[in-house]
Amino acid sequence: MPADLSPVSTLCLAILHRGEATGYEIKKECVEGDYRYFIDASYGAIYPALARLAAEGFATHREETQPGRPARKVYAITPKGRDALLTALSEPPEPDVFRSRFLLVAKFASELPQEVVARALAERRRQLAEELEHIAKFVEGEGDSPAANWLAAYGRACLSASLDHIDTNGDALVALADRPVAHAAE
Amino acid sequence: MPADLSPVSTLCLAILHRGEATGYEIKKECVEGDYRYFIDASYGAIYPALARLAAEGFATHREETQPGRPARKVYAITPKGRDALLTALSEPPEPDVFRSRFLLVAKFASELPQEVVARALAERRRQLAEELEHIAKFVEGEGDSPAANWLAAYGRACLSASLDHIDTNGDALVALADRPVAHAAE
DNA sequence: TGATCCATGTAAGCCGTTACATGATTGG
DNA sequence: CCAATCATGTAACGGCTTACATGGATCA
Repeated sequence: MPADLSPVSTLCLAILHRGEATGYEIKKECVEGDYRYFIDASYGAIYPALARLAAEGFATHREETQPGRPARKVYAITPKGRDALLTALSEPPEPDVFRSRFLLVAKFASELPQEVVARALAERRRQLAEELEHIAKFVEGEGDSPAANWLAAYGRACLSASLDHIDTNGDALVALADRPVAHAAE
Repeated sequence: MPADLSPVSTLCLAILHRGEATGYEIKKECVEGDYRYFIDASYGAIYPALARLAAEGFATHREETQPGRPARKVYAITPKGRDALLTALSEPPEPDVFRSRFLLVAKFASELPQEVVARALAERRRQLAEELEHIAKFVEGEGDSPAANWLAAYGRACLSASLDHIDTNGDALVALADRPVAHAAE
């Protein structure tokens, strides 16, 4: 009985699926790496999850001592873990979640000072550009797997549509904002 | 000192900003309504938040007894609450969050049975279509505020780009999947 | 020399979900 | 007649973040 996986465990197994990793590496991967669209876990979630996975036979670990550096625990997925991962992924997926502070600011554009709206827009723009660049770097780097390339193309399509719209219509949103009377306190 | 607002409180004030509401109505608004892109709060979060807002002078409430129905507590925002909301919205926004189970399934397309990939794709498609329809209904209904219309146009641009890509390239993703040997247990 | 990276882990505490309690009315 | 809607709240439980503890190496 796979005792079904928590989201963090699923993430760990997904990352381990493509190769060995330490907790530290997994954390980096899900903050900056290719896995940041799934869930965002902290050390306090990852280390216990890995320990649990190892205890239940979904992963093994090997200690790697290295001079002058803390010892690393390198985890590897087991066949049982691979099975559990694929089973978890085969379950009907929960809906995707998009939570946007930017949209809330946009909704209140006419009540907010222009500079606030402009800043939120610029920030959103920056974020989109950064994500697009991340994809570009990935594709350039190599063609990984066909599935990863599909993802990259999909991501590019969604992100660039969003960015284009902001570039074309951003000014119109700023124009809706309050004259700069400075509502804001700080 | 506004003692800055929790996300749930901010949501409540945002909804109250456009008119009076009860906790029950706020909950509906942030699950099905126009506010579902901000945060997704439950009763257990909303009722205490409203009580706190009232206690701190950000909102007032009036009891409304009605025959045969439970009494409603209708909340209204105060000038102080309006200030606190705008101040909160003026703070540098946190980055938008997109968390997708679908993308994880897509990433593992070549390891998963075709029907699983096809189902995830169909589900994602359905979700996008539903959100587009929601926007269409909103725009058709009336033109609300200019800012709301801007949001609708932006949402349409993002969602339809995503939907188009899935409609055009979805088959290619399914083609990457495992032959239907039925990995999955259930 | 001071920050940042590497590296693992624990403990406390917050925040929020889930489930429960209550109950009349309306619609299928 | 059963389910869902309207309507408010509380209590327990759980999971995750934050902060802490530790410490050498490297880089600016």
